Amino acid sequence: MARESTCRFAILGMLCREPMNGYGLRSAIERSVGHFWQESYGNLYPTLDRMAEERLVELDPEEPSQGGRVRKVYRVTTAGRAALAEWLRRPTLPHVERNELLLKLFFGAQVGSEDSLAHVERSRAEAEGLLATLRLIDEDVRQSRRNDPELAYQHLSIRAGLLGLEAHLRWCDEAHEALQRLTGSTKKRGSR
Amino acid sequence: MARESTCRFAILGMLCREPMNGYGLRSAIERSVGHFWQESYGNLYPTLDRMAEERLVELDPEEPSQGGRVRKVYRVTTAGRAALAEWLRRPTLPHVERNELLLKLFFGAQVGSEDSLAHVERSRAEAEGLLATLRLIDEDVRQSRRNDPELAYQHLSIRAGLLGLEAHLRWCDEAHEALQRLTGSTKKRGSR
DNA sequence: GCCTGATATATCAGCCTGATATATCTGGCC
DNA sequence: GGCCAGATATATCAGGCTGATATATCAGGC
Repeated sequence: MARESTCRFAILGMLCREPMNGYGLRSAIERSVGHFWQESYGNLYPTLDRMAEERLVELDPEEPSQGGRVRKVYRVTTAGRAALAEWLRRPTLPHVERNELLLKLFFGAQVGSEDSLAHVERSRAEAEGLLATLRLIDEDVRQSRRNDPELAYQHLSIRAGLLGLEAHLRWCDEAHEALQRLTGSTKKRGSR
Repeated sequence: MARESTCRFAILGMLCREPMNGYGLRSAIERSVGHFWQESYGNLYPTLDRMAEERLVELDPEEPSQGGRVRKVYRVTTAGRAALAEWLRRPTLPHVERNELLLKLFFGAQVGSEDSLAHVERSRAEAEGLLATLRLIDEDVRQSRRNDPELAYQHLSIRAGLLGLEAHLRWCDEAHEALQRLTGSTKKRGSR
């Protein structure tokens, strides 16, 4: 059996907050959980179709497609809520994330420390950017749902992101230093 | 255009160290970069076939399939080395990793703090296990390639893993505390 | 009336995972 | 010698998912 589509549950979780169309789902996911979860249209639209067949979601009759514009607003059904609750209680399967940066550094000796240094510098800059984005998301979540008891739950993921990024920045500095030391000693021995 | 198969380059990097068969590649990847990169047989074997067609790797004539046993040992070609070097220099595309644990916690209010607490506790235990595995990998890399200049490069990924896991453990403790405070206040208000 | 950028849905090639199937080899045990 | 368990070895497939591409509508500025 192949692994179960997690996209289903991201959709159900978002639709539990308010009915939305595919495009809106993408934006809502990007805005609220974008720092650790993303969905592409190529995944969302077929998944929504399947979920409608399975009666986990249904088209909102309040929002008919007006004029020439096709607009399919979905809302979650009782079965959908039950499926989400079941998934939320189920333990996650452990999964090793693929880290392309680390793979390039692992084989870095093949091309030399200058290229590895460049990778680390780019990664550091990217992490600084993500940190800024995360603070925006934090702001957004706090503002839009100020008195919501869900806020504490949502804040957990933001803290995870902040702690993770801080650790990554520290690693970047450490790695940068190590690679520079390596460049120095290689140069002393006459190699480029 | 779909994204490029990164599996190719994991294979090339490993084969640059020594010729191997598909099964050996899986073990070598698991042992050396397993904490941030994994490959399944279902990906490795077809990719090796394609790479042989593209002349990035070739069957090692030194290792004929002996007896009834099929054994295909691959080695990297000059074109393969060039392709690896080109990839190693190319910047990585930024990519948001999917974090199922955070997604479950984000929607955690739907089922209550007990289930979220259980997720955090399981994740903490898993992280402790990974930390132990990482120390074994560290040991393995240090021992098997003691005088190798590649060691410094390989150590970078281990440090990344250690710093990341430490940050994750700290987050687990923080999240656990926050969720317990939440359970307490919910109980005071009479709800389970 | 035109253009730009946001809104909106749909589809596809190709990568990748986890599962399944199949067969051989090695070493321990009786 | 014969048997078994576990490691070695290759192959295939359904189904999830990404990134690209195509297409069309709507809102606002000029």
